[in-house]
This record gives sequence, C-alpha cells and structure tokens, in this order.
Amino acid sequence: MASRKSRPERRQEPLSRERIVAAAVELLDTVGEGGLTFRALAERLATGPGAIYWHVTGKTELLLAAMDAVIAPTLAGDDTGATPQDAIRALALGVFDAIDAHPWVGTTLARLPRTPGKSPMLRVFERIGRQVQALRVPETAQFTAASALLSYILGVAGQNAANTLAARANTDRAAFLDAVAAAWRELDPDQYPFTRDVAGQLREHDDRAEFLAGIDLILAGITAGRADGRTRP
Amino acid sequence: MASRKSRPERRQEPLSRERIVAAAVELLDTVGEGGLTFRALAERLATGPGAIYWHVTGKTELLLAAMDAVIAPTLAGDDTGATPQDAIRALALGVFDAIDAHPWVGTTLARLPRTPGKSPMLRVFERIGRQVQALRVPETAQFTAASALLSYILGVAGQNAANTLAARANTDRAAFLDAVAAAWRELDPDQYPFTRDVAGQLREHDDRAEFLAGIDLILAGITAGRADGRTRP
DNA sequence: ACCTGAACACCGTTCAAGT
DNA sequence: ACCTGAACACCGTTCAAGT
Repeated sequence: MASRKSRPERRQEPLSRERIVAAAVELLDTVGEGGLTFRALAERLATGPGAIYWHVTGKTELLLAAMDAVIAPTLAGDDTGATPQDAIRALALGVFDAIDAHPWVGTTLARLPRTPGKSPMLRVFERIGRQVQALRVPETAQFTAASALLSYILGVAGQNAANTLAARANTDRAAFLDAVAAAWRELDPDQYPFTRDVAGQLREHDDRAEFLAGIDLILAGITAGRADGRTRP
Repeated sequence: MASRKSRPERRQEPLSRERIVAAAVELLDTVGEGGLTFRALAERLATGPGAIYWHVTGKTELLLAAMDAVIAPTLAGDDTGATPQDAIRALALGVFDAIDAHPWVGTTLARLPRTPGKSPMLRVFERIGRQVQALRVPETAQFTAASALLSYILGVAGQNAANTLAARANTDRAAFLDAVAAAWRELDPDQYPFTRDVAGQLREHDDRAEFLAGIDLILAGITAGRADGRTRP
C-alpha cells in the first residue's frame, strides 16, 4: 500500500516516545537500574540528553512507562473458560515471570511516587478484582481480597527481584541460596531458632512454586468456610 | 560512678556509628530518602563527608543500619500468653506502624541488595516463623507459611509507604484518597469495571484495618480445613 | 586512630542556540 | 516542531594531608 524505504537507515529514524521507552527497557535489562542514565540513553539513541526531555517529562515518567511496557503484555491473555482460581494463578504467575525476567520492575515498584490512580499495577488490580467477583466474594470484602492478593504479589516480586539481583552480583542462584542457607545456619540458636530450622528447606526450594503456594493460601482464606458448609452449624 | 562532664559540649562528642545512624534516621524522617546525603549528614554532624566513611562502609550499609534502628525496637515485645494468631497480628501491626511512621523504610526495603542472610527483615521472619510453629503447621509447610506472611507484610508496607509519601506531597491523606477515588471513577468502564466498582470503598477505608484483614485472610488459609473437621468427611 | 575537605567521576535537568 | 550539547547544581566516594 503505502511506499516504504527498503532499507530504513537506523540513524535517521526520528526520536519517539516508543523508541525511547524501548531503549530504556533494553538498558535496564542490560545494565540494571543504575545503568539507566539520560546520557547513556542519549548515546544509544544517537542524540543529546536534552532531546529526550522533549518526549518525556523526566526519569519518573520514563520508569513508569518502562514498567508498563513490560507488565501490560503479560495481561493480554483471555480468562474465559478457566475457574477464577486458575485465572488468578495464571495472572499472578505472569507478573511473577515478568518481574523475574526484568528484576528492576520489582525493585522500582515500591519506590515510585503514586500519581493518583495511574500506575502500571492498576491493570493487575483490575484483573484480579474481576476474578474475585467471579469467586462470588461479598461486595464489601472484594476490595480487601483483591488488595491482599496484589500486596502479596508485589511483596514477593520485590523480594524475588532483590534476590535475583543479589544472585546475579554473586555467582549464580544456586550458589547464592547456598550462601544464604549457610549464613542462616550460623545464626545464634537462641535468637534465630526458626530460621535455623528452615535453612535446610532453602536449598531445594522453588521460588515459583513457593509463590504459587502463597497465592493458594490466600485463595483458601478468601473462600474459607463457605464451600460445603460452615464450621459452626 | 565514673566521672561525667556535667555539660557535655555537643560539638566535641566523638563521631560514632550510633551517632551517624541516629542522624541518618533523623534526616530520612525529616527530608525523606532523597535528603539523606553524605554532605547533609556531615554538616549535621559538624564534619566532612569523608569522616563518615571511617565508621560506615557506604550508603547501603547506612540505610540498612537506619532501617534496623527503626524495625528492631518494634520486635521487643513478649509473645508469651497470646495465641499464635494474636502474636502474628501484633507483630505485623508493629511493622506496619513503624513503616507508616518512617515511610522511607517501606520504599527502601525492596531496593536494597541482599547480603546473604543479613537483613533487618530476618528478625521479622524469625518471629513470624516461631508463631507459625506454634500454630502447629506441618514442618514442610512452615517455610511457605512464614514466607507468605512476610511477603504480604512487605508488599503492603511498600504500597502504604508510597501512598504516604504521595499524600504528603499533595495535601493530606483524605484529599489524596479522594483524588485517587475520583481518578478511578473516571476510568474507562470497559477496561476497568472492577476498579470503578470499588472506588467508593476507598474513601471510608482504613489502611490499618485493611492490612489486618489481609493478615487474617492468610491466617485463615494457613489453618483452613484443620479446625473443627475437614470439608470432605 | 581518627578526622578534614578538596578532588574525581559522575548524576538529572535546563536552556540558549540551532535546524 | 524538534534537536543539540554545554552548563548548572548537585551526587557518592576517595585520598592525601593533617592531628
């Protein structure tokens, strides 16, 4: 239809919000949160740092846009057909995997200032909420249930991202977990009896499975006592 | 017993880790995370920035120490006498209140690199874990249960801290919640039906009560199906 | 042993000047 | 309208030099 240059020359592509955000994600994935710099970004886009400010108001907006670019695609799936529980599990795993692949999302989430209502996490909240409604949770309890699920997801995301980054800084994940387990076992038995007890479980533990088990715990709490009857007749 | 100057002259007090950490907490409380600067800290302590490095290895260690100074006192309480559920609620509320009073703790938590095993949150994990054991959770499920509770607490803490900071930046909390609710109500009904539905509940909602309700949800999940009998006989 | 403060190698952001 | 890049006002951290 429309005419197209057969060889688009990379250097002359005009700057745009999308190109900037894409470059930011790439930079964040490659060199981490500390590597996202207006100077580095400008160099990658073959301009000066000032040019970026024409398309983006500042670093905060850039980070929000980068997060959204990573999170939004994981919510593209269709929930029809699955049970609400399974839809929530799938949703949660999608966010988990996205943050596992882009740890900077997890560590950035907590730090960003809340513009009223507009956050990449609102998409997740909405999707969870719809499934909570499908679970037939009473209206007054829906907000609590959806918030609890989202908070848990964000909490794990942050922890897991921090661990991923720490593991990356050291050698690999297995070695890192071993180091943590070893450190736990050397704790003062009077002060840390429980932590020492469970240190052994750290080695063969699967972050993803553990995450899902926590989701199931909350789901069980949400639906507790209204399945086949109440505990007190 | 030992002789003591009656008027300790403030200016000559020697520098020490404790004084540095105390000044850091004060600075963080007063001017926020962005306000903690080695230069500002040095000025408050009447020295040069270099002096601080003699007592502290860098900014990360300083932040960890500041967090620990705020969190550790909230765990001083004694759990004997209370039910495990109540002990966990008290513990969780202590952390919640500490982070509510010092929002920078919540936003800092996720970002800090994990030194193997040594984190201010390990204290919380240990305390939760002991109560999970007291709940008679099977050994293989203890780690999952304690982790889920901790992750939820951290997730809420981060969210709440971000909200507190956003509210502080705007006018007050009530006005901020109103602004969020208004923004939610203006969302596209096709894309955000649930969020629009619950926007009304945001106004009379109590963060602390909501937090506790989430804890109870997880506790219910942890103890589900083993109180007065199983759902399937 | 502990402190000082200038200096180094960076930041985010702004803004006159260009096209 | 959009881009350039020097300049401003900062950072964390280091380190020779002092006491």
